[in-house]
Amino acid sequence: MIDETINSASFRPLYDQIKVLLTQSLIGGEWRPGEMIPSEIELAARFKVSQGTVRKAVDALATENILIRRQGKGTFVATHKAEGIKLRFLRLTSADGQKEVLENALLSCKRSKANSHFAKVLDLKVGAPLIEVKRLLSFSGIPLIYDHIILPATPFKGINANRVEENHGSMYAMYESQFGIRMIRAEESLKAVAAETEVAEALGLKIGFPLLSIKRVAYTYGDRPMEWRLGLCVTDNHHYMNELE
Amino acid sequence: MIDETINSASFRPLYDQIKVLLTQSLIGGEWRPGEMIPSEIELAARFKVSQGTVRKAVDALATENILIRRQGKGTFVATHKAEGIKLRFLRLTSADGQKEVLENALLSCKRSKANSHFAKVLDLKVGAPLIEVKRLLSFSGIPLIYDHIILPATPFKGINANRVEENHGSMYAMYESQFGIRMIRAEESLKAVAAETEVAEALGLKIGFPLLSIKRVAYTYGDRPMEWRLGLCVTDNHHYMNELE
DNA sequence: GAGTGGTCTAGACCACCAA
DNA sequence: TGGTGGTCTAGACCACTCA
Repeated sequence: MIDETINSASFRPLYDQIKVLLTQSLIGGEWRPGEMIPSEIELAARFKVSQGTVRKAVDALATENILIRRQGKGTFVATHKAEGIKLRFLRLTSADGQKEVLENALLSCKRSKANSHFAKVLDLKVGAPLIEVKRLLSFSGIPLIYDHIILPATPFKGINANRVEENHGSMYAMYESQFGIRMIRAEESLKAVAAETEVAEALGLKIGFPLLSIKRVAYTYGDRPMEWRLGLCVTDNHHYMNELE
Repeated sequence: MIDETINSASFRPLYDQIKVLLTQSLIGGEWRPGEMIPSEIELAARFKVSQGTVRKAVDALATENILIRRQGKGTFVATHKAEGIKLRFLRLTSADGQKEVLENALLSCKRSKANSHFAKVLDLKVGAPLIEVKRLLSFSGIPLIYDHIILPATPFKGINANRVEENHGSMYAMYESQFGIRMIRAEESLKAVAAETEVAEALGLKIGFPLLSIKRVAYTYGDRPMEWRLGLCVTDNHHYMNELE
């Protein structure tokens, strides 16, 4: 009789293994953002499983917003470039729900080195090179967010002030088109804080004005952290929307 | 030949119809919170569809946290009473990630009538009777949240200060056991605000101290709004966690 | 061992889209 | 009209729980 212990301990559904294979193809760049991946039937043949099993793997990636299904057309690699989903991670909306024009003003862009805290957060060694960006985001001409962004310099080799300034507010679309790095999820930690001198001046507020502090770590394929960000937001006419399920 | 136009216009997947039927049984109280629902095979026989179709409907309700599947045991109606998921909608955690003891101190509990704003938010008529509760939540002995809760009086008939005070912090477990009203989702809107007199006193802060304002509307089966809530939170040692996908 | 949910298959048919 | 994803079925077998 066959010893099933090992089999049982290492049991992993087929569709889960297929999901890993698909993710590897995405990491490897076999299918780039916006492109169509092979049909379910082709994938089933390639991996030698039934269409239903491929379907379940693709479904999982689709609910994670990594793939996008379009009936009658095909399945596509999600992208931040697409219209309509540009500011996917920006949850701040105006109190009256109006559409707003976003402007992006670069304050600074310089190199630095990772201390132990950022080394841990971004999964780097202490002393690894970093890029530090500070910018001001304005909604309809009024400055509302003071952003402090920290990136690992190696994967973003060649980034500079021009590239940051050129994009129209969405850093993630730029990461994707310029560096092939696609962010798939993020963790945020929110607090209320009092505005300090530098930030108060940039936003045109008095010192001590209450700001919504949004600390974020964004992850790319394979749950690798690729960006740390602190946004300080004026919320007298805006709010952060969230749905709990 | 049969005219398929009507069929096509009103097309709705079978599993979606099954999902509606299951939801109606939940609303009707056929299966109460914590109870086990019939097995997939039984449901398939009852609705005259295949097991796979029932499975898809149950899967959908399970991802919405309305049902809970337990392999080898059965499928159960989700409940706020269960250990471990008590404070499902409370996203506030301490900076160091420690477990904390929650205390609930009632400040006031009185009747009022809906103005146009609350009538709209809670889907009531202007002038409909309301219950207004104010309370203070303390974590490990330190007051951290000033809550203002508004409920429609009719479905919560008989609610009073005792019932609010008896529960141990989770209003939702109390709504469920005392009134059979189970909240399944909520929408939140976050801002940073300055503490005003009444709140500052209750929380032991100076006026103007930055607080995280969390406005929430909670919904029961069928997306019916059943609670409005405003929480004002001290966040110097705590933060609101959120995941973006 | 009986019962439950979980996986996997093979195949039929439907809805949607583009050429 | 052909290709894509979407639905539905029927049946086999696996993993988990509990008496």
